[in-house]
Amino acid sequence: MKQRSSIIGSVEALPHRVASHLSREIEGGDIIPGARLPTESQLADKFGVSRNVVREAIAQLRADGMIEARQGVGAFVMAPEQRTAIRIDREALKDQRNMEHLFELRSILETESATLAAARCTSDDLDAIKAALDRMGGEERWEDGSIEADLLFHRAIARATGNSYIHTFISFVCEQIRQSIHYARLTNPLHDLVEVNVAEHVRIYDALAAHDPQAAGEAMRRHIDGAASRVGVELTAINRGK
Amino acid sequence: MKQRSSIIGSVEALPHRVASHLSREIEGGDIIPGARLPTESQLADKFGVSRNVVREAIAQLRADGMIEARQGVGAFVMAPEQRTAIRIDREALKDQRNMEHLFELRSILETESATLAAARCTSDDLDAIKAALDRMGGEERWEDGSIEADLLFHRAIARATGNSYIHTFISFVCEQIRQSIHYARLTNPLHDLVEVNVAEHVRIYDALAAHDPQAAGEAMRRHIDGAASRVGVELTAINRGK
DNA sequence: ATCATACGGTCATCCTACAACTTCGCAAGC
DNA sequence: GCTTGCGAAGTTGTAGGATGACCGTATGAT
Repeated sequence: MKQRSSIIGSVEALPHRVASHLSREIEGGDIIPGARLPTESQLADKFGVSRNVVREAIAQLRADGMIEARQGVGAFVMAPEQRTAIRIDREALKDQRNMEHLFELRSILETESATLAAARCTSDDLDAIKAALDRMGGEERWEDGSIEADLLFHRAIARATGNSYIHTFISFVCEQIRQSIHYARLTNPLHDLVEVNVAEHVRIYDALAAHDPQAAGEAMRRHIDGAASRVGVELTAINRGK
Repeated sequence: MKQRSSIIGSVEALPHRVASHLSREIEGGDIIPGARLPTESQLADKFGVSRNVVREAIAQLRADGMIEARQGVGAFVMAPEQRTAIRIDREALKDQRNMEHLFELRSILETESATLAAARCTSDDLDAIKAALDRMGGEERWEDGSIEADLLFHRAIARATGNSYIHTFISFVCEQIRQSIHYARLTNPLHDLVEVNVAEHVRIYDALAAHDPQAAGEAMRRHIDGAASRVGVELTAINRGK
């Protein structure tokens, strides 16, 4: 295979690189919605790859509803409103302000999740939540698995709402935050803060077990605020205005 | 080109059909997380398509974090928790119960969105919200564009929170609901209900303009409840337990 | 037993060719 | 003049084969 000169340098696979490049061009407004993309051949030439690679890249963007391809005509970029998928740019989360916004969203979702769960959870749900809590405060307290248990705890609560979309959205947001924190090497909190963390979880569980929606919501909100501040993010107290 | 016999019948493009088929197999648990998929060649034979088509399908699933391909080894399905994208199955929304859940999620997001917006919105934000409101109650009241204006209204509020993730999530959820309703031919509400709809929007706007977070949240929550019932979805009143 | 190497399997990329489809222009017919 | 039909050109969709890169394992020499 002859060596081709690519205008983009990275370690990622070629199709992903092309997709990211196109995605950034679209997000950045270089190509306005409704406009036609260059032909596949032109893109292949431009990026120094084969048409196959371009097609795989476009397949990804098409799956997100970012562009639409019409046979015999061309590929067109769609309005950002009608995307069929949500994807969060990991790079953007390096910005502290974005991280703050993500935590704010999480606070909203999780607070209401706890509220609903308190009203609806079954004893099976409570068992699952308790199991995660035990793993967190038990022998795995200082292990790496404790953050896994943390995730399990929150997802078990979300599942207890009986609403699969809430579960999906919360899982997604939590996972994004987890990976960002892991990436930022902030994965080793001080030990005394771990104790605080566990205590907060216990309070949430108690409220859920007591089927007290308001207390559960309150405890969860305080927990998310605390978790945020523990990684250096301060949430404005405006939300949940009451 | 010789005619190939495909085991899946539809009008969609081949890669999308293959991707959907694999996706369903994974979601349905036919292939457990961690397991390896058949090789690209095997899949190509199984579906009666070329390897290129299979690769495009896999490219889509890979972009969602649903499967991970390792060169020289194979493609593996990932745990559903660590998806890098949220995608909502349009088919599943035909189920009234799922629709109810989606509305519940929307209620949570939008109520808090209005609360935050009331506290943070600038005069520019208010202008944008007002513009959408005028389009809704104005000459386009009976037109098809009124639902577009409706969306604009809600997205303008979400934007006024200053939190891009809230804006993204709300846009996404609203768009899913809109398309589902449109698909279900429920797009022609009774005229007197339209009047109610406009009145609810006005109340929201007034609360925002008065910078009253609590009133804005309340008005929004009632509006979403009303909008849900207007399309035949009843939300349980448990949420926002107070 | 240990280590280096060869080998087969698999994904990654490239290439070419053709099919299906759309658009546009042009010419024949009304 | 206007419509209609048709064909050329361009674009995406699909097929199929070839080669490179990479991994895991078996083989064989030390």
